[in-house]
Amino acid sequence: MPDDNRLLAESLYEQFSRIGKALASPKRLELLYMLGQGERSVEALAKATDSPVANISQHLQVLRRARLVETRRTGARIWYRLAGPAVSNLVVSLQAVAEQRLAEVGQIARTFLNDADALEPVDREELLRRVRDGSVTVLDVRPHTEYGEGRLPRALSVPLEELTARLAEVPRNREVVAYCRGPYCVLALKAVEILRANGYRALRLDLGVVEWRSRGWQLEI
Amino acid sequence: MPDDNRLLAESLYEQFSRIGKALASPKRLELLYMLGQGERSVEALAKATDSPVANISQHLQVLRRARLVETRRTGARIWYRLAGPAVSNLVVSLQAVAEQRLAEVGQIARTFLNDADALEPVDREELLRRVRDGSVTVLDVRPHTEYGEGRLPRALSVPLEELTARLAEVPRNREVVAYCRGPYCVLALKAVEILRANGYRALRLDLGVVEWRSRGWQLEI
DNA sequence: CTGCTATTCTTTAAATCAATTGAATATGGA
DNA sequence: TCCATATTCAATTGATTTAAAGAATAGCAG
Repeated sequence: MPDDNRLLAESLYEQFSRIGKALASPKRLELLYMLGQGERSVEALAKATDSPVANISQHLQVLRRARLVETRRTGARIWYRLAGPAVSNLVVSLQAVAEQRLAEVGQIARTFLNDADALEPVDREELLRRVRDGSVTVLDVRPHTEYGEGRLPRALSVPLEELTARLAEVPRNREVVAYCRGPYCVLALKAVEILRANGYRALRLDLGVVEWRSRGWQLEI
Repeated sequence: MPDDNRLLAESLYEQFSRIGKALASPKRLELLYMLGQGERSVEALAKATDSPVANISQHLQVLRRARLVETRRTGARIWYRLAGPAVSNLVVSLQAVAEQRLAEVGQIARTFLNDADALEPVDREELLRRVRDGSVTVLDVRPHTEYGEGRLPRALSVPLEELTARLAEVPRNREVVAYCRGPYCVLALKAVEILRANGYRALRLDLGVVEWRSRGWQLEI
């Protein structure tokens, strides 16, 4: 019976490690994070990660064998999506542990985002409260297609490239909060620069739809 | 600048994957889960996993390089512990995804636990409610040492081996809920058998201190 | 049926990883 | 100091994983 328990543990952890192994590659983690934003084709994922299609297809097979993603076919194109919100949560909590435990992550963020408190802005929870109760103007600066797949409640869609031309649409009397794809996305940082240069009170929200959803909050559309 | 973003993403996911790689081995997942129950020495972990000490030591080094565990020395002995509750949560949510997505896990649980609904008893949330409000007798059937490291609130310590001899200490008029190390631990199953054979109304709670803590609930001592 | 596109499969070589063994280190006690 | 204990280190082996590149497949348009 002790041997029996050993066998149980070994079979079980063997299975659990299938999920772990799927999370063991940087490319696959990036794919999972992207899929957390919405369904994508193999080609789109390959372009976004700047990798050969065959390579991305391989990684997607690995994720599919671990049942972390599912597929849907339309014509010759195959669309990948996360197998459920639990998968997205798992990736977010892995990233959270990495941020918490690995000093290197903060170092990289500071280097690339040129922002001392890029990862932990002074009062994120307070900011989130105001985003949720609608007392600030929320700006989604991602491309229109991503906005269409899901966005923070009441967010306005003004992609970064259009921001300068469409400033008139952004009310001047209220504080503006810009967000994009997540804590490591630079679009919102640049949007805040532009807004401030034009006299707005503007802040960056350092999370995206993936993190929003993983807090258990609803997205719009 | 697009190249810059690529470099940012690659550096970041490289770091994130350090955590993923640490989770990619069955042995390491088992070690993490055990450490979620409390601090352990290398020797104790080696015995519990029925592996050579050197092998376990190696795995622990890997976990330490990923900053998932920390150490403390007392004399010649080195004690390992999880680096924080977030690590324990990560392991629990990985197991949750595995249970949810991999049919094999349920299959293994049914085979070894001889219990059709071992993994998802009919009304776990209701049972938890009663455990939390104290309207049932909660029995911790793990060894005394583990009880001493942390237990569910108001739990009585009656290790499985002592149960038959100490039945008199368990009130007959109230329903009894037994728990042990987690959903895949057989101690509580056997305790329930013994209790029922002796006329008790007894149920198994299919979670342990690790899962309890990861729900954000307090442990005793 | 033919060509075209999107994706997957197969094969290769390089890299990494796991388990094992024996040696090395550190601590505490005789 | 010497010995016993607990842990780590180093080197070896075999197995797995990776990226890459070309061949193969599936669906669609003509």
